[in-house]
Amino acid sequence: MAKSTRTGTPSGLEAASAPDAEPPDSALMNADALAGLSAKGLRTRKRLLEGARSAFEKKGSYVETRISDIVKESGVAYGSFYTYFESKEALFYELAVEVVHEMYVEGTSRYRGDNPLERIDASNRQFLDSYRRHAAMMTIIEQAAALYPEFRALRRRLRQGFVDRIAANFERLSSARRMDTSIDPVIAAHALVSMTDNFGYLWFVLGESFDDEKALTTLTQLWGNSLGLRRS
Amino acid sequence: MAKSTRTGTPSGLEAASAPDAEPPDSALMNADALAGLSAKGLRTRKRLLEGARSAFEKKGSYVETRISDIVKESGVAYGSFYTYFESKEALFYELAVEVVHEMYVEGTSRYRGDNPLERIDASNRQFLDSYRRHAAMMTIIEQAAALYPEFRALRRRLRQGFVDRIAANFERLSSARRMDTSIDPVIAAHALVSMTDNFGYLWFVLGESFDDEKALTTLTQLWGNSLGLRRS
Amino acid sequence: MAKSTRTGTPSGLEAASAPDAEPPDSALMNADALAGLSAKGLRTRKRLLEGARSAFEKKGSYVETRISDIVKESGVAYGSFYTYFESKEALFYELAVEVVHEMYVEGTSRYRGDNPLERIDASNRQFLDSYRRHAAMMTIIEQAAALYPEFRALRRRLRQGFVDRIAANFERLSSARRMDTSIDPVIAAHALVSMTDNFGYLWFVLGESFDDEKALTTLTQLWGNSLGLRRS
Amino acid sequence: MAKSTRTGTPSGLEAASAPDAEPPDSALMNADALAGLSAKGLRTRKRLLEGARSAFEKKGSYVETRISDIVKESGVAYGSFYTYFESKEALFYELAVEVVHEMYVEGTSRYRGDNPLERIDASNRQFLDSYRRHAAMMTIIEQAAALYPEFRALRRRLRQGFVDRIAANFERLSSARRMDTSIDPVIAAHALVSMTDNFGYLWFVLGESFDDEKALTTLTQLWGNSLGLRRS
DNA sequence: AATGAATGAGCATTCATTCAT
DNA sequence: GATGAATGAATGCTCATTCAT
Repeated sequence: MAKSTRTGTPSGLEAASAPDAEPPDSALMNADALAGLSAKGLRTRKRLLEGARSAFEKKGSYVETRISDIVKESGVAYGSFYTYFESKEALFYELAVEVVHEMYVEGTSRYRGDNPLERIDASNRQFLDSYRRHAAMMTIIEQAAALYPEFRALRRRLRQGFVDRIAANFERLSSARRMDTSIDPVIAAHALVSMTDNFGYLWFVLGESFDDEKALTTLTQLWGNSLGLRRS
Repeated sequence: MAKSTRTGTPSGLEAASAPDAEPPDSALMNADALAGLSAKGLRTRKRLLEGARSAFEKKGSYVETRISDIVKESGVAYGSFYTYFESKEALFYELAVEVVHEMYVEGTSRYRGDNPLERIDASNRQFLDSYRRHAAMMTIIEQAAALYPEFRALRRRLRQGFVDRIAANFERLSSARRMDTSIDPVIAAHALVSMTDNFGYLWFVLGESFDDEKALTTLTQLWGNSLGLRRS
Repeated sequence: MAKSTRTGTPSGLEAASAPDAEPPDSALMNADALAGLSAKGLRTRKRLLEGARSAFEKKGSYVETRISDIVKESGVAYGSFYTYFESKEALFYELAVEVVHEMYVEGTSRYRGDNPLERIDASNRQFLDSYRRHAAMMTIIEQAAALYPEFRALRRRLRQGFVDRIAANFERLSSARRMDTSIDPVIAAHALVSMTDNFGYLWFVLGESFDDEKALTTLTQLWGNSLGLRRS
Repeated sequence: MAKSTRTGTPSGLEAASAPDAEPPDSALMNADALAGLSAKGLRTRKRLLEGARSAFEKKGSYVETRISDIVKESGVAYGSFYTYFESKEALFYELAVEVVHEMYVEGTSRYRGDNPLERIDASNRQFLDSYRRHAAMMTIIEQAAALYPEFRALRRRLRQGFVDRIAANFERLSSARRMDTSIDPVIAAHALVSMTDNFGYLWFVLGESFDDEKALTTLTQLWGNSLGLRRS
């Protein structure tokens, strides 16, 4: 289903589990790249990342955004691009990791109660709200993912973050007989992540229009019902 | 989530409803293009379509498949491509419509009983089986959809075919009090189509591995539970 | 000035001289090509010539008129073109010779009196009238002439027809002391042919607008004055 | 005859009138294009213009001169062409304007006396001498003009520069009764410009051979006679 | 003779990447 | 480090000409 799930991902039930147990990727990855840069260099690098983001969003397309668009938007010289990044792909990867990390963090429920349905509702709201706000970049990320294996991997990694967290919760619920025990927690986590993620893609990237409240309520219902959640 | 849902789409419950009520697009669309072609011309055109399909699948990428790859694979001259198609896009559109139509037809349950859960199970099996068989082309279609509006539209159209059919069934079940009446049939149809479609994408395009039987069983459970299906 | 003079050509004073003393080129040239053609073949060939003429005039450009335009306009098959002509150039050459011959003939004064000024006036009128009627083809002929040496040669040959005729008349007038004897008849013939020819080009191809009568009158005055014509 | 007049143009009598009253086009036109170019950029741009000129002259044809010929001749990379020019047409337009401007300037009589015939003689000499020197480029310009409307416009504009100047002089002479007052000054200017311009085309582009002195003398005679110039 | 499909050389243009200043 | 000009490989598309039927 959806390029969306593919990349960022859905909702929660992360519960008490360490909220960011597996901070997929994170901004750390470029620690090397940053080492040894002067203050000026760091600033230029940042301008490029910001300029690129805005260039990508303006064009709305990974392939159609040229290096020239990026440097123009950043206000730096053409050649400077290659001082900081190996290629458009390298820069975009960094950008994508950042977005995807934000989405992961924002998609982590801050709900602290014990009602699984409320937790699901909170998670879905947070995830879809995050999706809405990142729709422009998600469009591009989906494009890159469709195009290049490394972005496909990034997307799966991120998705896996959600799936793991959710599967862990499902297992807990299942052990505690608070949900239908005949359901495979891992597969269910995958399937429900697919649902929410792709629904976000449909809604915010493809532009299908839904009533906010009704959509959220329905998703929560579907999650809850499908798991056969029990009060206690 | 997934580019997949975007294009082809998911499962059924099409029930008694005319199985191909809305044959989205269909292969007819190129009736014009075919008119007035000699037998020889038709053959060459077909060779190009077949050669293109195999070229796309070999390269595994829409953009990276060049016209030169297509004609080489087809065994025709470069110029012949343009005798039959205006552009790579035009040819691929035809190919995509074909695949997408097959998936729609194959995703239409042939189940004729009255048990909704059995119907869902049959539909999902058929759809995912179809997805598996068309995985190579779906990969390319998703790519094209991520990149170009017209393919995005094609994908949405097709997805809509499934959604409409399923939503109609949900409405029927709801009226008959055979499912949870508090669920919005249209949104639920979208969400569950997202689930199955994106799950197929994850499974057959991204290559996540699942146990066949367990995956299908789980999906059926999730659909059934989520709707609160009642025996009668 | 003018592409026009370059091709067809100007006015007269051809006087008593054989009106078509040097039928430059003439349609004879393709006698060979015509030999051995069946009646049907002749008809197809003719359709091609006529279709080509109309295709060229429609497009208004030698280069932009494709073989495909010609055969479409002629209602014959693509391949038939090459049954009758070696190339677009070959066909157009024949067409150009035809037009140029018509212009030569039409530019030959039918005036039979003894008044040189009246003869000049008649010639210029006839030539420019002919130019006006053939403007569309002349535009194309000029293009071809600018492009290819053989058309340049054709044009010069035709022009030479006029020049020779006119120079002969100038020599006669000069010997008879009926014009300024200090003027070189050949150079003057060239120069005045240039004037009328290029004026026609300016008027009918470039589209400069002139009052008909005033333009003709002025040209006649200029010719007459420039030669220093004397009544008798 | 006359693609020539069409573009650059002929002779004079510009007399006391501001010699460059209407510097048609002028080299200024590309001020914009030049703005913001580094010294290095300017050099490369110039190399391209010069290389193009020599490439055009070598090939002797606008259409048959390829971008690749131009860059080879210029000693720059293929891609550099597009750094400075949008297309072959754009570059050539600049070149053509330059040539045409030079011809206009060089065709402006530097004669300062009061004898109209001497002025005409000086003008024609200068114009034809200029034509001879620019013959190679004029050949190409005529070709471009025959083929493309924008070059046709350029040519007419330039021609108009001469016509206007000459017509103004004719009007002055006419008012002063120093020429045949029954002659329309504007039409006569057009016609005589046609004569000289097309004669230049015939002579230097088509390659008709004339005795220098005799040709010039004859043209001057024809101009003078045709206008019925009077001593004072 | 007629037909129209097949052929492929030819060319303009783009754009990521390199490199001299 | 910054700059932006230089580079040239890569590729889509056109269209005159050939050829099998």
